[in-house]
Order: sequence, then structure tokens, then C-alpha cells
Amino acid sequence: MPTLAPPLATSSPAVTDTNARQKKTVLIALPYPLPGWGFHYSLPQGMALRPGDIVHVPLGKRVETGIVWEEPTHLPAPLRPPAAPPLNPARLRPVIACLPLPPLPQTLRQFIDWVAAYTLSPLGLVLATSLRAMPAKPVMEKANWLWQPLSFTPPTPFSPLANMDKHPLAKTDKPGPFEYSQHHSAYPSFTQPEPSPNLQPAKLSGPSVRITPQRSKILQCLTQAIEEGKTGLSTAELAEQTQTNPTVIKAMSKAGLIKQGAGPAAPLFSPPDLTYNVPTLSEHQAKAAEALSVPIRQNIFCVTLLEGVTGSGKTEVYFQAMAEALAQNRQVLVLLPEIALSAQWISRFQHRFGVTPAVWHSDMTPKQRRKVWQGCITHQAKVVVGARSALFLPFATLGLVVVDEEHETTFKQEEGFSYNARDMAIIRAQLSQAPVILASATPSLETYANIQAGKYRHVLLPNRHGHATTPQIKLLDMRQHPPLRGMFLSPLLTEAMAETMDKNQQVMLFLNRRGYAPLTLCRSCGHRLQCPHCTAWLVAHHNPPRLICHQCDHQEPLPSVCPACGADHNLAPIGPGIERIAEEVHTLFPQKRVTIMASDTLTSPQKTSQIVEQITAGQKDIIIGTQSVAKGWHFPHLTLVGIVDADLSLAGGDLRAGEHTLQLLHQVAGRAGREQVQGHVLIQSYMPEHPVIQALAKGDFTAFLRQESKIRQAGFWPPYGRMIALIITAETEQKAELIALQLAKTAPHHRTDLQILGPSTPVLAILRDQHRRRMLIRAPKTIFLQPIIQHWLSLIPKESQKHIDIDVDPYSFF
DNA sequence: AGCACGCCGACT
DNA sequence: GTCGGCGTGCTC
Repeated sequence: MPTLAPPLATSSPAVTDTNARQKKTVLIALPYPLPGWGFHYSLPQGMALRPGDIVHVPLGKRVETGIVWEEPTHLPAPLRPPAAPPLNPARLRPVIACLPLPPLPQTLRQFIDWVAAYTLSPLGLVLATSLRAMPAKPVMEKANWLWQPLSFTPPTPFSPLANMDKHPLAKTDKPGPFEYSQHHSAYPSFTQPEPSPNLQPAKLSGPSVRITPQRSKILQCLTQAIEEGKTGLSTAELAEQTQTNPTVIKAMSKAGLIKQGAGPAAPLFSPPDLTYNVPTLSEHQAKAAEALSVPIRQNIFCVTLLEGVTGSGKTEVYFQAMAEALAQNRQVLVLLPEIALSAQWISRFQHRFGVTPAVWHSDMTPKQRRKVWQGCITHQAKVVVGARSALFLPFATLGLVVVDEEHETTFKQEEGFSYNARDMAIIRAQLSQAPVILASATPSLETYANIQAGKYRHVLLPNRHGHATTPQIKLLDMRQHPPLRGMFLSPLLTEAMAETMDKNQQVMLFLNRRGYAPLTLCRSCGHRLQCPHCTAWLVAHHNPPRLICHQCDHQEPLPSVCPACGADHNLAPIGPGIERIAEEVHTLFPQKRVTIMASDTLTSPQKTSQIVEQITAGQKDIIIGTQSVAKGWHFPHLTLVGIVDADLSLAGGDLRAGEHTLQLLHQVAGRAGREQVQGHVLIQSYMPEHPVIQALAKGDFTAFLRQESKIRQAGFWPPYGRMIALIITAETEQKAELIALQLAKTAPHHRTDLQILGPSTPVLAILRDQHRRRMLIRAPKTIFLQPIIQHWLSLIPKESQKHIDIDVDPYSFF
């Protein structure tokens, strides 16, 4: 876990005096992976810029949008980027113009600095993810057209983006830089949006306009409304308040007595109604909610783990905390590990707060993105729920960050640069002085360690009354109860399945392996079907029939003839995938209705909800799934969960394998028996004495974490030490070897406080035709590895450097 | 990221 | 002879 240096430096002025009589200089960050921490420009006479202002600057022969930046003095010293050589101030090019947009908030800028420095990525690359959704054109909800007295001029509403569509560079074909003048004056000033043509303000048409009693009442009513500070009244309001017919109003408009003008633009997002549907919390829940609310009321940063099994009511509890932040008029960010979960989450939110939250994920339309971006910076979006990249939205006043399913590995992924969204969420919150809630039924070891160290608070939610107790877990020793030849389900499991279905209850079988068989082998020559682009077996799929590489998605038809020896119809599928389990289940229970839940069948949110609904409605008897079924679904008729191969993900020897297996299987087990009926879990294992399997069977998660943390602590493994992986990729093995050798030679071997591991060849030696090597550097928690890596890489040829990816806090330890 | 410069292959 | 491939390098 990264931690911030305690004091945050206050902002330095954006504009620095380079020389008393020389021109002034500004630092501008550009959303491209350029070297360094922004480019310097000169400031034209009369232009004033603040940090965060959005500007146009020349870059080469182009005009680019950039952000007025500051030296990242707020970063802890070891993370601060190395000083760049000074530039000749006389040769700097001037800023073209400042855009009439609200500046990027300081908290976001500091966060971008932090992420770039921590992940050792170019600043511009991180900035780009933040600006990708920035509107070049304003996103405006339809304005309300309101009736106003003829003399009334409405006050200009604060709508900084109002004129961006008139902006010269907002046009698709950008003109060259020299067509611009250098100043703000190049841009139109703010004006009120024009009323639509058919509602142009009427002009007094003639000298004799009759003021009837009704007309007078209407005029009086409007004047009063304006005096009360309103912008005007709608036709319906006016007719209602004056007890007149709308035709009278229309006639008055025609006669030129009143006009219709733009009212305040409708908000981009309706604010949540905190009192819409307040749940009755149990005593435990109320206590937990109160514990979470205290730091929110005080606006102080702190991290709290909200731990509770599924069904303990975690969501209701943190909804209450969210309401507290909203009552303080601060924004709330909720991170979910997967978009698939968001539909269910959103409907719960609607049920509680009466409105839809702003949603953020990778496959939204540009327009939807711009709306959320603008909603964040203008504080119109009060609650944003989204995937990891929502961290880079320009929240004006962030008051709470919730990370749901905090242990999920999907929070750590690549998108140009690699970061762990859970850890970065904590930094984001700290920079905004906002508390963080981490929610999980199976907390990560990192979080556990931070609780042990007293850095995080811990709120434990006991299981709720009225819900079945935790499911009964039984280990099934496969050495004593083996399946029939060519089968994968033990007779004990199939008997239990039959019994469960006899009671009209549902069964779930879990196997974290898509397709039919993970390996296809030629019985004649022993050839194994392999991906032509990766060091990986081709996985046989039957539906549709195809060989697929799960690493690179390469596909080819299922052969009937061995490609190596030509033997006909002698290819054998080895090992099970879920399709094969489905086949076995069909042989055993031909009359039962089976559904498969995997990324292959849950292709869209619609498809997913369709399958989920069928299961909920009891139209399916057996659900067979990969890790997609582990997520928080609620299936009321499901009472038996069978884990087909508990040992699967334990193999490989990665230090985190045990922890992740336990989290995943525990979550799967939690699907059983959610209503009044007792749930049962059967775990098939060939090594039931393994500590992970034992911890799972006993449900003793803490004991496992305690044991695991001892091992990691002893070896300074994360989270008790810091680690960075260097991944070498090259088109040829020779080149990969060469670069690995260069790295090995220049490694900081003289530092006795560091441990350098490798170079080693990863299991996936070739991925997408790229040959890979790995090096690891490990250090105690007290040392920041970033400057060491930076220096190390500077020692090898530039040409080699671009073949190296840096993975800070890698998930896999080799 | 763009866009230039730059040095080797097939075409009006 | 040129048009054009995309490899390397620079942009304050």
C-alpha cells in the first residue's frame, strides 16, 4: 500500500517570474506520453492563468489542449521526478489562449502527479485518461422555457461550458495556429443561451393592448415570482397559480405582454433524495453506519474496512454513510470491480435514493462520458458509481470513496499504465480529505495488515437475523471418493445434487475453467495442441466448436486429424472445463435444465440479466459457472454448491494463490442457502489437508490471514515490503535475453537492503508473439523503489528501455 | 500522440 | 527516376 507523506504542500503560483523584465513562464501538462513533467511556455501580456486552467498551446505545428500545472512539490521527495535541464526562457513559445472552462481541481492534479510518479508512467499518459471525457462541446440538458415579464433579463447562470460549441477549436477541422489571436479575446464572452426561434421575445405589436383582469392577474403573479428570485414560471405553474386558462397565456405572449425565456438549465443529474426510502437498520447495522458516519461529518481522511458476509447488509450500511456525505453536500464515488455488477447495484441505489446515479465504465458513448465528466466538475453528479477509471474524474468536492469488494483482483489491471484502483482510491481520498470505506466479505491481506498496524479501522457486521446461517461446508476427499472413469464429479456430489433437486431446489457447480477441455492430446504421437502465438495450450470449446487461446484469443477450428502425425480421430480432450461438466451433468440428469454462466454466455448486460432472471424464477435446476458466478448474485432457490476442483488455482506456487483461492471459493460458497433454507457446500479436493482448503472448510478466514501474514512478514513480501516487477518484451528470444542481460548487469547489486530476483522466464514465455523475461526488485517498506528503478533504467541503452514495462506492486510474484 | 525526417523497394 | 513503406526522434 502506498502512503502519502504527511504534509501536503500548498500550491505554488502557476506563473513564475523567470526574470524581472523577462516574460513570465507557465508549466503546461499535455495529455500525451511526453517526457518530463510538462512543457514550459511563455505567458502573453495581459493573460492571467491559474493552476488547473485549460489552455491551448502550440506543440510542433499543432495546437493542443493542455492544463496549467505546478511542480509536484507535494509528492514525497523520493517520488518527485528528477529535475529537468533548464530551458532558455527567451525561446519559449507563448500560450495561445485560456479556455472558458472551470479549472481542473487541485485534488485531481495532485492525484495525477501521484499516480504518474508512483507507477513511473509519463505524466501526460495519466492526464490523458483524465481528460479523455472532457467535453469540447458542452453537454446541456434541455433548458426549461419559462414565462417572464417583457422587461425581465435573467441573471447569467454559471454555465462555464455554455459557449464551447462556438469555440473555434471545437470544430472538427482545426485551423492552423496562426489564425488565432493570442488572448482570451479570441473567444466569445459568456452570453445567455438564445431562446429557440419560435419563442423569440415578443415585441409590442400595437398601441392598444387590452389588460383584462385575468391578464393583470398573470402579470402580477409573474412579477411576484421574479421578486421572489425565480427566473420565471412554466405554463402549467402560471395557469395553476392564477386559475386561468393556458390559452390566455399564449394570447398574452402573442400580444407582446410576456415572453418566454430560458430558465435555469435542467441539472445533468437529479440529486438523490436522502429520505426517499430509508431502511430500518438492525442494531448492528445502525452501529456500523454510525461508525462510518463520524469521519464523514468531520470531513477527515481515514480508511475503514466494512467486513461482513453476503446477506449481512453491507450495502445498506454504506448507503447510510453515503447519505451522510450527501447531506454535507459532498460528492460520493463508489468503485465496483465489474460492470456486470452495476445493474444490480444501480437498482438498489434507485430503491434507496429515488434517482439513478451517474455511471462510469469503459464502454459508454462519448456523450455519456462527457455528461458525467461535466457533472463531476460542476458538482451536479452527486454520486458516481463506476469502474476503476472513475478515479480520474474531476470531482469538485469529493466527500466519500467506497470501494466495494475491495479484495477483487480486477482492481489491479493495465490501461496504458498499471495501478491498483483500491490503493489509488485511498490516495485520491486522502488528497480530498475524504474518508474511505472498503467493503468485503473476504478482506485482502493488504487490508488485514493495515488493520493490524492500526492504520485502518475495522467495522464487522455480523450475519443478519432471518437469514440462514452460513452454509455447511463439507470436504470431499477425491482420493477416497473418486469419480467414475472419464468423469469429474464424485458420486457423493451427484447424490447430493439429486437429493437437492428432488426438493425442488437448485444446484450450482463451480469450476474456474471456460470451455470443454483445457488441453487436447494426440493419442498416437503425444502432440499437444498449442497456440501459435503464445506458450499456452489451446482450449477446446464445443459451443461453438473451436480451439481458443485464452491468453490472446487466437481461434482455429477443432481438428479431427492430428496436425503433427496425421492420425485420424485420435485426439483426446484432457481435463475438464465447464462445458464438459455440463455434458457430464446432462448424462447424469438428462431431464434437468442446465445453464452455463461464463464470460462466453454472459456477453452483454441484457443477456446476463436474462439468465439471472431465469434462475431466480426457478426455470433452471443446475447452474454451472466460472468465476462469473462468484459475484454477488442472489439466487433464492439455490441450496447446494459443488466446487468441482478446489485445488486448481492453488497450483503454480504463487505467493498470492492461496489468498486468492480462498477469497474466490469463499465467495462461491456464499451463494448457497440465502433464504430460510440451510445451504450446503461440497468441496472436491485431492489435497483436503492443504491449509487453504482447511481454512475454507472451517470458515476460519482470520486464522488463515494471520498465518499467511506471518510468512509474508518474515520474508518482507508485500504487503510488508515493496516490490516492482520489470517485464521485458521483444520480438525475438535473443533480443529478450540481451535486454535481460543488460538489466542484470546494471542492477543495483551493491545495495544490501534490496533483493534482486531474476531475470527469469515467466510461465507465459511467449505472449502474442512477444518473448518475455522478468526481473523483480524487493525492498523493506521504508524504501521507495521508484527512484532506484528510474536510475537503473537510465543505465541501459534507450533502445532497450522501451522494451521494459514497469509493474509497481505486481500481483503475481513471478 | 502526431508529425517530420530518413533510407530502401515497386511503380506511373 | 519518384511514391511510399514505417523505423527513430522530437515536440516547451
